[in-house]
Amino acid sequence: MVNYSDPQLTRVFSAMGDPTRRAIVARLAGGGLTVSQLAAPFEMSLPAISKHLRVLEGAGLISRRIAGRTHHCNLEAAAMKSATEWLEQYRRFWEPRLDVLGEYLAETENTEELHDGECKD
Amino acid sequence: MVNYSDPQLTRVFSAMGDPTRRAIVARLAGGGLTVSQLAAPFEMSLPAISKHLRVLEGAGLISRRIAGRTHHCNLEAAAMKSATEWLEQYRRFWEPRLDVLGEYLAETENTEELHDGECKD
DNA sequence: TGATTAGTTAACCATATGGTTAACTATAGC
DNA sequence: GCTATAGTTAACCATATGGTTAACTAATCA
Repeated sequence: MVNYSDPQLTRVFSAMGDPTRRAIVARLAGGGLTVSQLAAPFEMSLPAISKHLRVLEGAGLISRRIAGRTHHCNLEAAAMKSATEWLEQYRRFWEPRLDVLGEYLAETENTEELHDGECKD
Repeated sequence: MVNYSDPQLTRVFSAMGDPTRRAIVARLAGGGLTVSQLAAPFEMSLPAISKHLRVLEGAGLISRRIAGRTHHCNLEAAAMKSATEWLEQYRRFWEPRLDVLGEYLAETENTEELHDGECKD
């Protein structure tokens, strides 16, 4: 069951609501980076990046391995799973082929009508 | 090309970052509702709901048809599409079967290796 | 040991967010 | 026309967010 008050979901969506953080995630998709490497292309102070990293870490979207004085960050994309699943509940609203009736027809190949599908919450 | 600074993406993710707004979206998935009907189950004032509706409207996630003094709200789930696509770029990171190599193998049925896929940004 | 480097923490600031109550607009109904 | 209803707008408040600079901690290196 999808719980709309799930604080983890809230943290992930909120984290993704910031363009800088989406850019950080996009950079990390290319492989792990240190904080300085990560920060380099941004026109923003290191403390600002540090804060963004804390937010991403709090959402479980990145992990950190500390080696000496350098912090290596890695993408933990699995944290996006719940957010993706939440959004996908609604996919049938913009892709009619994926609606409940469509799924049913695809499976059974008959025209019997289904109840109007409701979304999990 | 996915643009991480896309303000529309920012509005959609930010809108979804609030549990009340996710609950509103979930309710509207069951069909259009007036503002009062929508607000009924929430322990929150009507103006608070009104604000949330404005945010959802600004993100393109709901539409409004005004009939007399009642406002009928409808889900516009298509606005979720860009957010879903953004997240799905990263699906291969938590579902190895959907990685670039996996897709390639599924299509060609051979074992030739591919370059490490990068994420669009 | 002393200087440099990596990164965080602290203190601060401006603005945004999420809520409230009170007042308002406008439609509906008697 | 008066009153009730649907909903917004305004004003306000507390806290969160996103940024800054300065100070700090700790590791590296000459």
